[in-house]
This record gives sequence, structure tokens and C-alpha cells, in this order.
Amino acid sequence: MKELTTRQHEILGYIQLHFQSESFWPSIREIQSHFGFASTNAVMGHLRALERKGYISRVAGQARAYRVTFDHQEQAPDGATEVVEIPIYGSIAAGYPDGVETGGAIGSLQIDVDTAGIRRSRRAFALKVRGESMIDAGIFEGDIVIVEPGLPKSGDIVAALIDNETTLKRFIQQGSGAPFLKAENAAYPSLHPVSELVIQGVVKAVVRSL
Amino acid sequence: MKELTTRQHEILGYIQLHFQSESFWPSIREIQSHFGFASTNAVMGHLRALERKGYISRVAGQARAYRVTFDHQEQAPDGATEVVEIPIYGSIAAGYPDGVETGGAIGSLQIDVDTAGIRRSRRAFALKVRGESMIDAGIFEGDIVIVEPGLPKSGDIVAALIDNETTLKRFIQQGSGAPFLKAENAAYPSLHPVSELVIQGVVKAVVRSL
DNA sequence: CTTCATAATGCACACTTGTTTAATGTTCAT
DNA sequence: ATGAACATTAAACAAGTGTGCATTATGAAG
Repeated sequence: MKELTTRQHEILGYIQLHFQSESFWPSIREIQSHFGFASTNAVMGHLRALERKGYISRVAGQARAYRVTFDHQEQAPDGATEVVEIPIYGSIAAGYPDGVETGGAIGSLQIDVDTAGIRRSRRAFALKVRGESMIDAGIFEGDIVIVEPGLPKSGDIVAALIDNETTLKRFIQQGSGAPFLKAENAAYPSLHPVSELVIQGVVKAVVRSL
Repeated sequence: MKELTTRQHEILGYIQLHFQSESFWPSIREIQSHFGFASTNAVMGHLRALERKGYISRVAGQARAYRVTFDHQEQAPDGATEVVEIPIYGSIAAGYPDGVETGGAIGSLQIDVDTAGIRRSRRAFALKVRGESMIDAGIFEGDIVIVEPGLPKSGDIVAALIDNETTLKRFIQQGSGAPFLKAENAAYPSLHPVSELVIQGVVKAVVRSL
């Protein structure tokens, strides 16, 4: 594939951008005005060059009738990042999620381990958030949190089993004192739990579909 | 969504098919001759109907300048959700979110299309969020938003190009009035942009690594 | 030094294409 | 039967749009 000059590169970039945002191609005069040319022929020359070099293909005489044949924006070569499938639970009834029987799962998602911030070795799971106790931490009802089993550090958001129900709270441990759980919502009280505190895991990522 | 008549359905099918195979839209006369109409006005009526019912959106007076807003047919045939790789940009400088300079990507993430709420056909990209203008919508600095190029509906969060910088705002259009952009942070003003508003895409998902 | 590709101006032409107005006939629910 | 939405014909207009020719200038290659 022949190289493009700077100007040709800009033109190709613009028409692809225009196509992406408008879903139809720019006319020659639209390209002209975008680049501030005084003549449509400046554009013509570049389009001819792009076609000659094989980047686009045009239909002669017809309006906005062309296509980008060579996709200029190459894909990032597949990195070493690994994609894992994570089951989504609506709630986790009694203690730890069963990783084996996925009967309770209400769905699943796939995401690469780097983005989710998890290790493949641990069995991560996901929860669909109910309630608004973490709203001040930017976690809303309907969001999906990815939880990795493990011990929390102070400040982590954890999935904790309280009254037989999984709840999201911020885990706080000051000095060597007893840890407590803080709801990130001014309307909710903090919990100073007794010994019966079961931490199911640490929230590693939040995914929200809009 | 209002129902389509048989004829309207055929027309919509044809223009989508034409777009798929040619990557640009058919002109009115091309539609006309494909269906054997004796008058361009037969097509005009159907296009008006399709636009009125919200299936397409047209640019008045311009050639082949429209788009299909509601994707009528086309459904993923495979039950297995598909994982796509999405490039992450730190910012989009001069209006080229594509890989014109692939160096712009600061990473990539992989996620299944269902969770991200995107279509594989569109070229989605991701942005690392800077600033706090969307804090009230639960989008914080450092979050990653997945953006799909396309036209926004009122209430959508969009990536918009303002002063040569990509910014997240909520897109509001009341009735048929001019749209404006609203920051989801009480400390930030709303923007009533002039015509030079470039919407780079609609935010479909938010991913936060903790 | 000449030649060639790139880059751009200026202008006019002609085809492409969207749009309008006027009319006719159909189907369908009220 | 009556209005409303649908379907289509017909002719003409105006704007959108691609294209050609003439011309100038620059930098790299031969």
C-alpha cells in the first residue's frame, strides 16, 4: 500500500470521522469547507490520489458515493490480556457463592482481567447492585460490581453478608481497632458489626450499562 | 415505535441492504428504479413516512444524506455473546477519534457486546475520563466510558468536541428546540452550543477499576 | 535543469438529486 | 359515508454536487 502524504492523511481521517458521526459521506464541498480550501478542485486532487493509492473507491458522477476500501485504522494487535467469563448474581443467599453450580446466576459478562483488575486464579463473580447505600461512591442501583474473593484493605468496598443478605459497604479499619462497615450514603448508618462479619470479597470494578 | 406498512418495510430493507453492500445510501431515484416506480414522489412519500415514524433521519436538501436510526432487522444469530476489543484514548485532540494516529490509544479493553451495550458493527471506542463535570451522574475522574458513534437521544450522555477537547455532557433536546449540553455537576454551567457542535458518540457503558 | 507528484486557485458546466404542487385511487376504521 | 393514512403518477424547479480545463507554485527525483 502506497504511503499517504500528510494532507491526504488528513482528508482520509476527516471523511472517516464524518462517516462515523453522520453515517454518510461528506460531499466534496463539505470537505472543502472543513479544510478551508478556496476551490473544490483541491479536494478533487486529494480524492483522486486516495483512489489511485487504493484507500477509497468512488462511483463516478454520483453524490457522496464512495467507500473506504482500506481500513486505515489498524486494530491494536491482540495483547496478552486475557478475557474471563464472570457469572452475575442477583444476590448471594447463604455465604459464599458457589462457583460450581451457576444456578443462581442471572447472567454473565466477559471482560479482560486487566480492566476488571482481577486475577484469573481467584474465582471472581459479579453482583447486580440493589439499593442505594453506595450512591456517594458512584455505585447505583442496577450497576454490576465485579467482586474478587479475598481479604479487604481499609478503604476497599466489599461485598459483605449481613442478615443473610449481600450488601456493599466500605471496609474501614483504623489502626488496630475493630473494623467497621460504612455505607456511602449520608442517609445510611455505619455498621459496627459484631464478630459475625462475613466478607465475601472485594469489589474490583464497576460496570454500568446506560 | 410505530409499525411499518409492507411497502415501507420493503423500502427500509432495501436502503439498508444497499448501504451494507455499497457503504453509501441509495439516492431517491435509485430507490425509485429498484422498485419500478414511475415517479420519484412515490419514494418521497415513503421516506417521509419512515422519518415520521422515527426509523430514519434525513438531512434536507442533501444528496444521500440520511441514516437509519432504528435498526429494524439484524440480530445477532449466535447465542454466545461476543467479545470485542475497544481502544482506550486519553483524549481526542483534534476531532479524530480514529486510529489516524494509533499512538493516541493509551490502552485497550475487551468486553462482551451485551454488557457494554454496543453493536459490533459500529466502531466503539473508550475514553478515560478527566475532570468532574459528570460527577452527579456517577462518572468520576479515571473512569472509562465506552462510546459508540451515533446520534444521541435526549438524555443520553455524549462525548462532544468542544474547543478541540472531548468532554462528557448530557445531551438534552426539548421538543424541536435546539439541543444543549448539560454538565452533571452543580458547579458547572450548561452549554448552549452554536451550530459547531460535534457529537463524537453516545456513552453506552461506564467501567471503573477500583 | 527538467520532470513529475503534490498542493492549491478560479471558474464554469452539466448531471445528480431532493423537493414541490397537483391529482387519482385504495384501504380501513369510525 | 367520510375522513385519514397509504400508494402512486406526472411534470417541473432549484439546489447539491462531481468534473474539466487552465494556471501557479513547491519540492524531490532523475
